[in-house]
Amino acid sequence: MASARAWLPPVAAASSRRAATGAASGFPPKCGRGAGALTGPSTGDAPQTYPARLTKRAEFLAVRRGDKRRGRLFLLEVLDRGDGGPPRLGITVTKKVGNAVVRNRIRRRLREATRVYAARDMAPGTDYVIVGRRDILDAPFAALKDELARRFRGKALSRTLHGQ
RNA sequence: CCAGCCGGUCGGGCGGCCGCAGGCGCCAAUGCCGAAAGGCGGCGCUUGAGGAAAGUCCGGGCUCCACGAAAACACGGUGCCGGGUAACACCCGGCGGGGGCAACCCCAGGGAAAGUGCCACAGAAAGCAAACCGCCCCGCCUGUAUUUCGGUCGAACCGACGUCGAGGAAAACCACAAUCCCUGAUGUGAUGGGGCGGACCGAAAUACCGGCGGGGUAAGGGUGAAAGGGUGGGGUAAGAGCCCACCGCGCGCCUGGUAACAGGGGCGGCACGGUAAACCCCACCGGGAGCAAGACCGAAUAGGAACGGUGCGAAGGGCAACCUUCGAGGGCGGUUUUCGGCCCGGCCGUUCGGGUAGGUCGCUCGAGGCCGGUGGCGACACCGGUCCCAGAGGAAUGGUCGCCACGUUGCAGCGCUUGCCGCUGCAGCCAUACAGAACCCGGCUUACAGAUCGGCUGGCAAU
Repeated sequence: MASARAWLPPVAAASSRRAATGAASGFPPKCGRGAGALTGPSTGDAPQTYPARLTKRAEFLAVRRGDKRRGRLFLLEVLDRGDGGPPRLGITVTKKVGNAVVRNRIRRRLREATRVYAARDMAPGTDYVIVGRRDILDAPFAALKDELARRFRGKALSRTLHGQ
């Protein structure tokens, strides 16, 4: 049963590679900090799946052209790729927020909240970039996951409901 | 027990649920993604951040580049001595200086008689030595005091500065500047002499104040971070290395030490201010860049080369040729023309090389950890045994919940040595500080809640 599902994630990885352009001439020296987890196989329940990651600088820059949904804890940028493939996620925490320990912790909480609770609310064919803020450090985990799920649904809320 | 110094270790624990990355084994598959390089599963076991992983300040390994395995200049660094080390700006042991009662701590600690520069403010003067106040001597002037000597001390004339005193008178005073002695008649105080006291004048001497001039000084004052050795004594008009002792300094000698240096005695008589984290001089060291190093694989597109096929000198480009020119131009030849000699040149296919995106490697066994022994005061070295201990890559090592420990705050109770005390219970907070490997080592520096171990010093108490 598990082996049958094994082929799905590589599709996502391939699509991300195709989206890469030559614009990424180098690493951003200071500010740009993308983060993400690794592609993993689905184990049955949707909440335990972490989406495909954005890794290239060009991909992050592309999402910046999309919609921006400002939240209390973070800024969410959304771009519809239009290909209907799996959703992808990138996380950015700038150096202005804090030192490496603080940035790591913010990134990990965001990733875990997405993996466990909010990934099901992401729309297919869409790239998301979360720009984390320092408040995430002290925010209750429940509040974080609710905020995340609400922002993911965003405009697509009605469509999701309609589908159900 | 209190106060302190030095060194070391640790820096939350247990559990539930859900996850991530590496390694090994087994299973699955011969698939899927990609043009290729290459990448992509499941299960089990196992491993998975630090003392600073930080700052990126030194020293190396490693890699590439340059080169004559060179030297010099420049530039940069280091700077007491000896040792350790792969090396160092690190470490250890000493020396010197400074601080502390002590344990111990701190020091950018070569050269200032090679040269140049600087020394603000203040101060008379900041490097040539001089002299503001002061001190001393001499001369002159003025004044004061004292002593001595001489003279003078009102009222026609003569005498008289005053005093020369307690019975009366007179006079005078309401207080003394002096207020005593001798003589002893015309005898209770005459006379004379002395003493005492005052004012003034003059002279001299001495001392002192002040002024002016000349000279001698650098002890003292004052300014300063620093004032031309320090302290004491002698000496002197006052002073001064002027002389002496000790200390300091300089020179050379002896002794100890591998050396830095220490000790001793001798000579010199002070000449030589500070600053080298000012330039500088001396000695020694250093080629440059860094894992985004570098190696390999390697598209699409564009461009390059070779070969083959096709096509053919069209567009276009390059070169050469007479005169002149900055250039435009002219000449010559040919001529229907927007012309000219030579070379390259289009399209298709195959192959090759460079190389971008991308991918893989580099990538963790190492000047390695632990234990023991030997040598050494020690840093450390050597020997033996044993272990394998993160390798990610826009970056894993986690998220969340519960309990506990620790801490802290408040309340209540108890205890006494009544205190910023200890213990117990309950409740709240925090549930930890600093901080996240990025090629790897050795250091340095900086940050850090708290816990804990060992050694040492000073004090108090007890034995």
